[in-house]
This record gives sequence, structure tokens and C-alpha cells, in this order.
Amino acid sequence: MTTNPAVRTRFAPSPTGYLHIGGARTTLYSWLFARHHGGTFVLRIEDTDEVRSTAESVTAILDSISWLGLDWDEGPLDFEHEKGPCGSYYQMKRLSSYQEQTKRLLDEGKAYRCYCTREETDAARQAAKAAGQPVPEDPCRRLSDAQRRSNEAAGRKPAVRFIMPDEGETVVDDLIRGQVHFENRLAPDLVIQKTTGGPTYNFACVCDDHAMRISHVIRGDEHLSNTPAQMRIYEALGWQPPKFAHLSMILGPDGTKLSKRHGATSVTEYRDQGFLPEALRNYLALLGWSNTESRQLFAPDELVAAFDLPGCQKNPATFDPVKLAWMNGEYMRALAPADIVKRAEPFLKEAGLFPPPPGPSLERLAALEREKFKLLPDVPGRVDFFYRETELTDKARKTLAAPEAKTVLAGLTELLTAFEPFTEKPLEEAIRAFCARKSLKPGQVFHPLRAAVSGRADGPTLFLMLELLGREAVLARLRKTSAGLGPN
RNA sequence: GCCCCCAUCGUCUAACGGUUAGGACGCGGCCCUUUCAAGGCUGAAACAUGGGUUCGAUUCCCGUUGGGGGCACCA
Repeated sequence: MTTNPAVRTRFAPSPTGYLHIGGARTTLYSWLFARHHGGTFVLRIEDTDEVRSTAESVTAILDSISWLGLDWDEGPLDFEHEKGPCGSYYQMKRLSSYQEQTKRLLDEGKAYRCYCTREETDAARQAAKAAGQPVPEDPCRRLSDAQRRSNEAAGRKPAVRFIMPDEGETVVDDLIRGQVHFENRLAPDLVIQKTTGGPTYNFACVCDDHAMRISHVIRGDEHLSNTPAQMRIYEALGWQPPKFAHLSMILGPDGTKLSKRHGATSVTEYRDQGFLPEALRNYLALLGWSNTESRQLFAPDELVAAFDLPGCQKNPATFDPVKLAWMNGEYMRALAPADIVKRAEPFLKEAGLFPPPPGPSLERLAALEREKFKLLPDVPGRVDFFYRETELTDKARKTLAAPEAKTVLAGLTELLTAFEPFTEKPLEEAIRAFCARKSLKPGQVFHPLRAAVSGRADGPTLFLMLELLGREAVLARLRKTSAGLGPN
């Protein structure tokens, strides 16, 4: 991979919860873009919301990103350690750098201290709105020294506001959307430092993207309207802004922003449901990005090679769990049986099948059933009856309700009691001969046999299944099921 | 309410002025088959709408409608 120092992207989550599907996609695109161009991918934790940020969220987010197979060149390694030359990558550890820039803007008259309370600001905005003015001028913008002193004397703690231009427009040149124009008179003076002394998001973000030499800011659509203000800050500080690329939102099935009421929205939930990270990654890559061939399946390195911003979609995309499940099945089928078992281990454990009870090897069974697995829990789900008797499914019950079922099972029990060798081919020949002898259609025999022995109406190829189950289990279940059918 | 973005099958999307509007998921049918899958073949299914521009618009421009996002001392 060629390295390209000119490309540096970042993902900057605020640690106030799990990694959301939308965040995962943003991370993926930033990572893919960096990797595609041989650049650097940076992870930064935006923990300036003192009340909502938690250490657990940091860990959860890092875990989710790693689980997706994405790595970062700079950023936190865990809650204690970090790597990279632009540290710290936690905003709360960079407080002095924001204060330094705030001071600069204050000194240069590009920002001012604002003593208004939340209520006063709200009231002023309401009044302006009623008067048909889009944005009121902040009274603190032209405070006299005496007024300032009296505010200080009254114990009021100031926030710092950045002066936005009163006229003209700010143009964001977005890599995905093109030029987007914003009227400056509509933008109020932005708080850059809270009364607590901490920076606000839009300010910290600018300072850090500059300090970390970020070249391409790839982020969600919800930030597009923040961008003009950020650009004004870059300008005031005399900094070159990065290039911006705003990704459209991910919507739920009802067309509104994907949220918890639509079902699983965090990466961990998908992991826990038994999705493979490579499948989720592939699916997310396609949700808002495409290639001219409309290709669907990409190995990780193929994705890196193919991905670029021009393929990104401008319109929002609806998340489709059904297609995700299909894709997961594709990846499951591509796995070697031993890998299927390995990946499914947590789910096998949960089902009490790991370590496996006596019986055929899990690997053998995984090979037998592999094309039916869609999700990891399907592994124990389809294979459990080899190790233990299971409840009859409704369909199996129906099959066994056929009038001839009981006599068929009785006949088979008799046939198989001393049958040798108890292996696939001979069993098939013998059972087909049995059908002929009794003038029964194969289906009339095969179906109840399968149902009685496996407890279900679908499953592996019948005669191999009998072989793997072994004579003892087959006969025991034949008898038990038969008894359960009651007198004929 | 104001600002911004967006608009091709149900969904994800291809097309970059001239195509029988292509692919994928899902759905239907057929084949394969002891079941369920997988696989193969196949079918139904889309250019939101009204004006322009043009010899010609899905494609370019404007309006309408619809959807989304933003308007915090939250990120």
C-alpha cells in the first residue's frame, strides 16, 4: 500500500452510547477512504459533554469498530492509552488548546464574552422572530467595559461567542453535494466556549481537525448545516479548512431516521444476533455507495480498492435487514466448516452444544448444513437434534399425523433393528426396497421417518442423517415418536 | 415557522441528452430434489408532478408535491 500523507480522515464519536449503525457506516467510509488513498485514519473522542460521556461508551465504541475489522492509525487504544503524534485524542484532555484559541479570537475582537442567561437569549430570539427579524443582534456584542464589569460583579459567568458576519454568504464546497450556499445573516453568533470554560462541539471540532491535520472530514448529513459556521472559524483563525463530504442519513423502514423503535440499531446488537462483521461491513458499504457494475459482494481488500467518494449517494438510504440477512448467508456459506464452528462458538455454548456432546463432530454437521445457515445461531438451531431429542416442530407433527405414519414407523423400526451396515447407501437401498414392498410412495416413508427421528420436517439429506445419528438414537426416537402417536 | 439537502422497481442502486431504463435483495413460476436450503432459468415490478431548454429529456433549469436533516452554553 502506498502511503499518502496528504490524506488524513477521522471518526470523532461522542461517547454517550453505543456505536450506532449510522456511525458505523460513517466510520467505515472514512476508513475506506483513508485506506483507498493510502492515508491515515484517526479516531478522536469528543467527550466535551461532561454529563453524558462515559468510559463504558468509549470502550463499547472501540470494541465495535474493531469488531467490524476497522483499525485506526492514531487515537485511543483503551481508556488509558493512546497512540499517534497529535494526542491527546480525548477532547477533555485538550481543554487548554481550545482556551488558547478562544483567547486569540477574543484578543483579535472576533469573539466576545456574553453574559446573557439562557432565558434572556431565548426571549430575545422570540422577540426578534415576532418582529420578523431572523436573528437578533446579541446585546453583549457591544458591551461597554462598565457593563462588563457590572456583570462580572453580579457574579455572572460569561460564555464566549464567535462573531458571525451579518451579511454575505458562506459556501460549503462539499465533495458529495457540490456547492451549498448559506446566508450569513441567518446565523446567530455561535457559542464557542461554555460558561464552564469547556469548548462547544463546533469549536473543538475545528481546533482538533486543524491540529490533527485532517484533510477530509467525512461525516453525517446532520453536520452540513454546522459547516458554514465552522468554515468561518477556520477563516478567523487563519487556518485552511479541510475538504468536507456529508453522507446522507440511514432511514428506518418507515422512512424516518433509523432509531431504536425500528429494532436493532447498534453494532453490538447485530453481533449478538449472530451477524458476521464482514457481512455487516459489506452491507453498510453498499448502503449509500455503489459502483457502476452494481456489484454486491466485496472481499475486504476489494472494498478498499473499489471505494471512493464519487460513488456516494446524495439521497438517504433505507436500512434493509432482509438484504443484510441474505448477505450474511452468503458469507456464512463461504466459510470453511471449521470456521463456521469457531464463529458460532458463543451461540453453541449458549445452546449447551459446546463443547459438543458425544456424537458426530460439529465440523461434520456444519459441512452438512452450511448452505442453510443465515445467522450464527442457526448453527446450533439446525444441528441440535444430532445430540439430543428435541421437541417436534409443528410441521413435523403434521407430517406424523398422516394415517399411515404409525405403521410406517413400526415397519421401519423392525427393518432397522438389526440392519447392517448402518451407513448411508445401504440404508437408502433398504428403505427404498421397503417402500416398494409396502407399496408406499417414497415420500410417505421418508417424511415421517425424518420427522420422527429429527423432530423436524426439514433437515439434512435423510440417509446420511440416519448414519450420523447412529442406530441406537434412530431406533430410540422411532419408538418414542411412534408411542407418542397413540393407538392406531 | 425559517434554512439546507434529496427524489429511478417495495428496498439498495446503474444510467453521466438518444437504452427494449440494467443489476442486487425480496416476491411469483419452472428446473433440480426425500425435506429444507443452495443453485440454474424465468416473470411481475420504477424514471413523483407541472412547466421550460433541446431535433430529442429519467438525465439540464424553474415551480409544485413528497421525504429527510438542521435551527442549544448536545455532539
